[in-house]
Amino acid sequence: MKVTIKDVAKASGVSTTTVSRIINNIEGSANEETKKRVLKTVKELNYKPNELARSLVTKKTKTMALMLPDITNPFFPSIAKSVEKSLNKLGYSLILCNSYDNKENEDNYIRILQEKYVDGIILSSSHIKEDNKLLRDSNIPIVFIDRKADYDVEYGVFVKNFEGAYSATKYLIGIGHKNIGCIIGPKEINTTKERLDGYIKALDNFHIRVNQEIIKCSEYSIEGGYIASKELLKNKDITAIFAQDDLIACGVYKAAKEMGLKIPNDLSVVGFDDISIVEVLDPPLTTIKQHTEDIGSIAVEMIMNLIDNKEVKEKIVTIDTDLIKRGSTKGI
Amino acid sequence: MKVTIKDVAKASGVSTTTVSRIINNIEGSANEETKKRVLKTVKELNYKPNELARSLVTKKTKTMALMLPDITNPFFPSIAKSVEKSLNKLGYSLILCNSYDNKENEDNYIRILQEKYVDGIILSSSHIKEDNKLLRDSNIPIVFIDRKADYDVEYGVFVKNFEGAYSATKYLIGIGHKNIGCIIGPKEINTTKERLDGYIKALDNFHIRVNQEIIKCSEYSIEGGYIASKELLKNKDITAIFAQDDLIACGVYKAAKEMGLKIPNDLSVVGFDDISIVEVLDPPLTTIKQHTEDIGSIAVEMIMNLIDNKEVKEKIVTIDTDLIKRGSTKGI
DNA sequence: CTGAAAGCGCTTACAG
DNA sequence: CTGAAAGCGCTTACAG
Repeated sequence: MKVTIKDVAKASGVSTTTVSRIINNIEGSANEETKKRVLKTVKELNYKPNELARSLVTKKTKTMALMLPDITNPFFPSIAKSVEKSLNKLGYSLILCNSYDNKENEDNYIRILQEKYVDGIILSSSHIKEDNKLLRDSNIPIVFIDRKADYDVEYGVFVKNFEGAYSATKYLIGIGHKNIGCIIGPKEINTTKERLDGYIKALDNFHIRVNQEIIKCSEYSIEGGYIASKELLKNKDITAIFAQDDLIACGVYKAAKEMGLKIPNDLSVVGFDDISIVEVLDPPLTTIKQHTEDIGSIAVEMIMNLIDNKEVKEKIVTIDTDLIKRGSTKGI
Repeated sequence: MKVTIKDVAKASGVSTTTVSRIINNIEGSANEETKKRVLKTVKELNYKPNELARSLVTKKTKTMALMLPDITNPFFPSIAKSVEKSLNKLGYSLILCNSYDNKENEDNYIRILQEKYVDGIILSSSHIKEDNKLLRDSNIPIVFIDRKADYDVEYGVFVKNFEGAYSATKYLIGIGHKNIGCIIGPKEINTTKERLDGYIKALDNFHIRVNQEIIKCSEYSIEGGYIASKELLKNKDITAIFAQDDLIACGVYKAAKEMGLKIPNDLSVVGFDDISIVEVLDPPLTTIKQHTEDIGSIAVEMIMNLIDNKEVKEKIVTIDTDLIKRGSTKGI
């Protein structure tokens, strides 16, 4: 049988109230002697408090949810890692939810998370709005990361997608490229739009005509990038491609190889994310690095403040990116 | 305020007992009319049962834990995905735990998971033994996947590491290689040992002397593979390398490039795992594919049977691998 | 078919 | 410093 607080109380000759106070480290709640005695029997009986019972009265579960589009996209595990690390220090557990960018899955998860009384949700979603009916009456603190619905989110940690894309494009222009193709992700995702805007703005600023025909819509995947590239590269004028994420860039590599185009001699490529593997591509990929570690840790800090009803000074944090120059880009 | 079962009961003029039975779909428990009425008020009040309270009495939390060495190694996200998918169908949530292959972290997590009364733990660990004191008195069902401590595990889903490594090595021998280097992972991990054994057995079977000097110990990471390769490739006789996982193989690519060795002309490489990205390496990596989807779904099936006290016909499942031939290997 | 009551294992005013 | 009692929100024998 499981040993409960009653067993500990009986065995040490005190009330459960006292045991509770001692194991919860409420100061000045017991004299040293009883404290010692109780702690000793706790150990002897190998007592572990039932968190379910505890949560039922305290309304805190020390459990956080992280909802991501797909843990299989290498960009997200590094965020998950960072979130989990920060949470761990605080004694929190992490419930992982893959939404596959599907509104139904997301709504379903939100409902479950409410029923399980998670203390907060860290969310990367293009669908869920903060005035979401489900969310509204739940009162669960939410912090958005990376993606958000087209909406004024209250708390979030995002990335300077516009600036990142701008600097990628500017860099390509700077080394002489004029016909720069762009492979974008799904249009309903805000990061797609922001990165596209950055690309367009850079072209504009340097007086290069924006050619809609060399902007291809795709998905954030190798296969998506591959298919879009095959199409895009029929246009022989293109000397460079800005891929909106590294997986798409991988698809560009695959297509280029198949079509006998050498990177960077025949084609320059810039990605976005800097997932660890792109360094080992041949040539190594020039890309826009995202600081995933910061995204995770800041999001956790923010949501903890919300949970504790502390003031959040910066409600929206937007994190810088870095242009990492590697071998996939070359001047002309 | 949160609406509780009492509110629903009052509003529909029945007892909480009846409401409970209706929302739990206990058949023959209420006549159609009251059922309809109660369900209607449930909807009207937007009542959501408190799973904490429910779990406290039923001793089931509908929560499963998945403990992995590191979600950042691309092999694991695909397992996590598969586990989460199977769990989702059953209404279960997933707590993700990264152990970083560290015994202390693992023990710490086990304690927390017990306190949170997870229904089961799916575990990839080289440290935790089933006679673990913590585990023993917890009675939480455990299913091991992928890795296990050097110990006779009772329930687990593993991979034919020996056979996979054997077929990789045999393939290299078959196309003419004799000096086949091997870069292994940490020695305390069982998969490392099994794959090493497969490699050695293949050499033996084809009467090739096993040369300890061309077996390098490393880590399952790009950097690890890179460092080991730099060392290993000082030996100019080596014409092929069996890398014990794809990340190590990536490290081999990096080192080979730096040293001016062309793959596959100067050096053949075989990996292990078949993470999605290796297809886009140049040349695409020949590797031993693991069926991660099966690992996850079978593990979930097994642990659900344990939870439901059903019989598990096959307590240890060992999953086949496939040799995927791509461009990184060439005959001599 | 339905309900009153006990109980799951804790915490927390309240009182002393 | 310590304890009796109520309560968190459910489910489940038991009884009718």
